[in-house]
Amino acid sequence: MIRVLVVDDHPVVRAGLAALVSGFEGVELAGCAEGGEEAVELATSLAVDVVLMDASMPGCDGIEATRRIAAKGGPPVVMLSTFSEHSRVLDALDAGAAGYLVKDAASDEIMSAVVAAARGEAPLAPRAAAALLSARGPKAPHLSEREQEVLALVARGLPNKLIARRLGIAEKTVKTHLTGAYRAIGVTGRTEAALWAHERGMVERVA
Amino acid sequence: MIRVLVVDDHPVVRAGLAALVSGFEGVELAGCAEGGEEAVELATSLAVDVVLMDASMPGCDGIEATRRIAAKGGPPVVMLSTFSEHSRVLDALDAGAAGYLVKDAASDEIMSAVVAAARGEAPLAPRAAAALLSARGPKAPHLSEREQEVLALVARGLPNKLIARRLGIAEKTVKTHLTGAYRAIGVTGRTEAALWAHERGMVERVA
DNA sequence: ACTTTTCTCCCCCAAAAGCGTGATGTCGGT
DNA sequence: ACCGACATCACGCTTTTGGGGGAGAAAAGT
Repeated sequence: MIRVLVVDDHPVVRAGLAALVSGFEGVELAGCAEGGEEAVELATSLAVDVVLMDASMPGCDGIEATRRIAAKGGPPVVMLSTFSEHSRVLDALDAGAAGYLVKDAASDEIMSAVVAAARGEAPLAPRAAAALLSARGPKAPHLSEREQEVLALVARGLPNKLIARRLGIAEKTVKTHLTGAYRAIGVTGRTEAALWAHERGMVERVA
Repeated sequence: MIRVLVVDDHPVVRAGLAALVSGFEGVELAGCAEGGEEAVELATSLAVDVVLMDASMPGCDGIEATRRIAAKGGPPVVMLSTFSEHSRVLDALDAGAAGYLVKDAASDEIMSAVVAAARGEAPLAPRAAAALLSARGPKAPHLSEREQEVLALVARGLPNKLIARRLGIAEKTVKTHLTGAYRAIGVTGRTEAALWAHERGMVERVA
């Protein structure tokens, strides 16, 4: 029996995943967590073989929680996410996630990813990789580190002046990075850029 | 046996809700739909007692689908949504929804809402109304019709000039409405406002 | 050593956004 | 008839954005 810990801030999805896990051959539900903190605790205190975790959560998000679980030598983590963006996937993998799935995956895909992870494999290949390289645009827009930082702050609604202050650089520099970022992601203004960034989960929700 | 049609664009939630429905006393799954169009079809072609529908979906959204189902004299609709905002709830109810639940609700809350709807009741009172008036801020920001329209367009990344053209009014007027809207929702700039609007599902995803 | 990328900052300037105030007119309620 | 809310537009004004080019320095790849 593979014991699975389900982590999601959203009650409905949590209940859904829990039901999914419970009703699957050879798999059982070890527990549920609503947030990253709780996930880290339960992943080690309970007997857990695999963690099924949502990537975007308020507070301690999936990536951070995965990092901590991995640091403690906890069970493998399969990451679930709404978006399939290059850097996020890499972040998740860097944090120590065993697998990464977009939520567009069918339920049996998720479950087979779970059993694969339990066997020590990396359930990435099946479709996530494909969806990653083809579905969401052929060209992964290349943003420099600084451009991403600036963009993330724009996506929080901060004006250039504050962004500059926050990063300790001149406002002119912020603008330069922004113009670069706009061209890179193919938008015409800051509002579009902010929404773009949000769609990719570049910014954690403040709420 | 109450036959339920589950509608959600998101595979995981759909599977989750389906599992939830199937595993509940006196309720069974009549079918699943991925979008509004399909929902309208299945709601009448299949023998359905209650429709459990997500409010925000690409293309034909939950509100619109509800309107059509109600127009056809279809089964009662219980609306599920991530946000609890005044106008959206009212919209849903106007469209003919029997109930409205935020997704923060527990799974048994959802199910009892379903059975209530099947009995012809309005599963609004239990917690949705409370969550509606207290949880999301004491004061539901009152936006005039025009302010909402303008804000929705801002939240799509359009500049004032285009918004003005789209609505057939002067750009100055757009600004006026915007200043009003900013004050009403308590933000300091257009980017924040755009994000605010998105959080409330005021704009349908273009993707 | 050389090139490329990235980060940094500057100039000027045009366009867009935002604020204050005021002035119409309509509509609906008291 | 009056008042408040709404939508419409205007003048003027400040701030913010965004685009163009240029330019120095450090880091990384060739």
